[in-house]
Amino acid sequence: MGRNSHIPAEDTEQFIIEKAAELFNKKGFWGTSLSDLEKATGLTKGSIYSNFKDKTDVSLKVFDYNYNKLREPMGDRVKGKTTAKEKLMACIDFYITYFPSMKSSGGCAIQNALIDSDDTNIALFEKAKSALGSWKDTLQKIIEAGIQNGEFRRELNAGVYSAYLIAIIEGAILVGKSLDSHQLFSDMLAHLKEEITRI
Amino acid sequence: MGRNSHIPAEDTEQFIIEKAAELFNKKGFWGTSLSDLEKATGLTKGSIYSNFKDKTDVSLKVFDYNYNKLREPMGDRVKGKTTAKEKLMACIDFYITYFPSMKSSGGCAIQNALIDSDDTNIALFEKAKSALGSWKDTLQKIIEAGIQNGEFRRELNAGVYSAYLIAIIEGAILVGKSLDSHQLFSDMLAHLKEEITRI
DNA sequence: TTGCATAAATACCAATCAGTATGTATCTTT
DNA sequence: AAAGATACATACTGATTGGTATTTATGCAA
Repeated sequence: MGRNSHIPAEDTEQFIIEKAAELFNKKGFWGTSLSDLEKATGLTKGSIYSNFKDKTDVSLKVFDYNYNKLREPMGDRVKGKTTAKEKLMACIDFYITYFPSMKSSGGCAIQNALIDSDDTNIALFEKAKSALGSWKDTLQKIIEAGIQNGEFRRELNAGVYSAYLIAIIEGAILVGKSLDSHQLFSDMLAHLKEEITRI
Repeated sequence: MGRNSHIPAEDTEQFIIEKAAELFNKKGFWGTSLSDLEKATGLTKGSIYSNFKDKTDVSLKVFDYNYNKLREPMGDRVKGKTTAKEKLMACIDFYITYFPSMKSSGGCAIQNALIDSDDTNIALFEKAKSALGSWKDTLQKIIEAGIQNGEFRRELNAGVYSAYLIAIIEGAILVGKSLDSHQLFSDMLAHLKEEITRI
C-alpha cells in the first residue's frame, strides 16, 4: 500500500540492516530466512526486495554494519594512546568492555562470518577475510612501531604476533561466549596483557 | 529395492556419517540439506531416514565422529608423555601436524558447531559445549599437576590458563584457515610453545 | 490538481525443504 | 522352501524457501 513512501528508501534500508544484524550474527546466513527478516522488521518481502537485490546483498550490508560497530569505537580508543604498548592494551580493554554486548548480539561478526559463510556465501567470506586482513595490518604496524622505538624486543615477529593477538582475542570470544563467562573472558585477556608487558 | 539388505545397518550408518562429516563441518547444519546428503552418499532419503531419526540426529552423530577423530589421536600423543610441559607441547604439536587435514575437512568440529549451531540447533550446541568443557578439564588437570610438581609457577591459574590455551589454538585455527596459511598457523603455535616454557 | 516517481504491500511462482508412507528386493530363520 | 525381518528405493506430502510481477498508496513537482 506504500503508506510509507514518504520515508526515504535510505532510512528503510538502514532500518532493515539494523534489525537484520542480530539475526544474521546469531543464526547465520543460511539459518536466517526471509520470513525471519519480515518478522524482525515488520515489513514484507516486497519491501525488503525493493531495498536490496537479494538475501546475499542484505547479508553483505549487515556485515559492514556489524563490522563498523566494532571497528569505529575500537579505533577511537586506540587513537588516543601514544605508545605501542598502550595501543595494544586499549585494543584488548575494548574487547573486555564490549564482551557482554557483543555476546548478546551474537558474537564477533568477523568470526561468525568466517566460519558461517565459508563455502556457502563466498562474497561474505571474502568480506570477512579482508576485514581480518586489515585488522592484522593495523596491529602489525603498531607492533612494528613498538619494535622500532624499543618498546618490544627486536626479535619479535610483528607479522606473526599480530595474528597471534587476533587469534587469542577471537578464541577468547569463542570460549567465553560458549561457556557463558565474562569473568573467564576477562581473565584470559588479562593474562594476555601480562604477556604483552614481557615482549 | 533393498539390494543392499545384506549390508548391516550399522555399516550403512557409519558410511553415512563419514560422508556427511565433511558436509556438516564445511557447510554447517542449515547449509547442509538432505539432498546434499543423498548426493554425497549415493543413497536416498528413505535409506537415510531408516538409519537416522531426523537431520538433527545425523548432525549429532556426525559431531561425535568428527570430535573423536580429533580427540583419539591427540589422546594418544599426550599419553606417551610424562611431564606436564611435554604433554602441553604434544597437544600443540598435534594441532600443527593435523592442521592441513583439519583445514581440508572444514576446520575444527567443536569451533564450527559452537558458532554454527548457537541458537539454531541447541542439541548440537550443548554437545559441542560439553566437548569444550571436557577438553578444558583435561588441560586444567595437566596444568595443575605441573604446578604441583614445580614445573609451572604456583601463581598460575590453571582454570584460566587451560581456557587460554584452547582460545589460542581455536583462534589460530580460525586465522590460519581463513588466511589459508599453514606457515602462519605453525608460527603462532610456535610462539605459544615459547611462552609455555616461561610459565 | 493532475500526473509521476517512489515505496511498500499483495499475490504469486517454481524449487526445495524435511519428513513419511508404501513398495520391493534381499537375507535370515525355520 | 516358505515366512518374516531387514534395508533400501520410490513416490509422495505440506510447508517453506528465495525471488518476482503486479498493484496500491503516498509525496512531490509541474
